[in-house]
Amino acid sequence: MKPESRKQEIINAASILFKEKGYSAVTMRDLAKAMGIKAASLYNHIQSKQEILSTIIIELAEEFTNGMNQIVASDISTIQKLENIIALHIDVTLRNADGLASLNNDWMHLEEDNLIYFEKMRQEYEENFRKIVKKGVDKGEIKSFNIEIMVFSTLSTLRTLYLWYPKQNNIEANILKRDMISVLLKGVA
Amino acid sequence: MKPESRKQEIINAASILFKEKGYSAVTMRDLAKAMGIKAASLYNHIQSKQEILSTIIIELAEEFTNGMNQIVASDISTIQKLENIIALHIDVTLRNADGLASLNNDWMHLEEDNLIYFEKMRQEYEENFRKIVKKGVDKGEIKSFNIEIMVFSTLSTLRTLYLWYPKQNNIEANILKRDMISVLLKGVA
DNA sequence: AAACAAAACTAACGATTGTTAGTTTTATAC
DNA sequence: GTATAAAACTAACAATCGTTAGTTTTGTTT
Repeated sequence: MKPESRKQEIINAASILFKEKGYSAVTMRDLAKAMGIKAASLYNHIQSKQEILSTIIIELAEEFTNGMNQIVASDISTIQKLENIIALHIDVTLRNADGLASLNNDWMHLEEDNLIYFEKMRQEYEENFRKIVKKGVDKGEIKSFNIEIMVFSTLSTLRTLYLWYPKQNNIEANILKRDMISVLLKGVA
Repeated sequence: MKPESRKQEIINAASILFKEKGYSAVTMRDLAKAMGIKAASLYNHIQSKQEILSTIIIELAEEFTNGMNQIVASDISTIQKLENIIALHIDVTLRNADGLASLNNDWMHLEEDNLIYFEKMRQEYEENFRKIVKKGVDKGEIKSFNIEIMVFSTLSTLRTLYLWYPKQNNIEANILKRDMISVLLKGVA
């Protein structure tokens, strides 16, 4: 066990609670009880409830952004890019499935700057995804008669992984990757 | 315009607000402001905030349950059953996209009896879906080497339709149905 | 215009919210 | 063992929450 900072422990506990009930329904007293301390004690380690949320979400969003930028910049086929995107989602999900619940469902509770920052990242991520698919169709690497629906469908599945994966009894990452690639791309390639 | 009851107007306004911020983050004063009245006035028409949520969710859940039961009972091929399930989701989404946000994200805020009732319906729905796919694979009607992932992937896409559909500029229902069927089933059949 | 019902209002309640201030306990370093 | 820092505590705050009680306005029927 690595000795995690107290702040990180709080953020991890919050991620679990946020996943179960959503950011707004979790009180600082709920979080404190989960940590075995009193609510006021939390503030020795964090600045605010909002800071917890933004830490969870922005960190994950930047992981996706960095991963996508790397894929976009790489000189590989469209199929390989899509496979890498799938792998990226699986990797992030395995590492922090709880936090992804906040990213997916509570991003709108971010405040001013972080909200704008997040929405920009998400929009650019989707735009990159769409461009990759479109280029693949144009070059004849993949077949897809409706790009919008194909992008939406794939992204929906990848974004919902965090809900589904923990319910499977320790399916191996590599096998999951292989099977997800098959299901999501076999009808397209 | 059909003259909707005041109660239904409140539920519709609530559906929109719940979609934007989630059940817990929407106050009765928010809802009242959206209706152009004071919070206390809402209680001339509804019993509680909880009643609004359960009305939205249970009604939709029963639509899905009834639709699924009809499909299960019908004597058609597996492919046709899957096509009908896709059509069911599209129909419900077109009719009440806002309410589906609550069903997907705020069901855990239902109270005792309704929570149990909802969870039972959802579990049975998924079980029916799984059985249909499994039977189709056994009979050789569809190919799918990983049933769990195929079920999860399809259901994720259909459940997220409510987020995606309103952003498309009036795509026609029949075209959407045809294209969704292609994207979701072409790699399987 | 009188009667009635529907739907709004004002005012307030007890509970809960995130958070702050100040203090005490616990663990570490010399 | 004494000093220091980390992390817990108690107590309370102002704001906001869902909801109730009682009253007034609005609209319809006779």
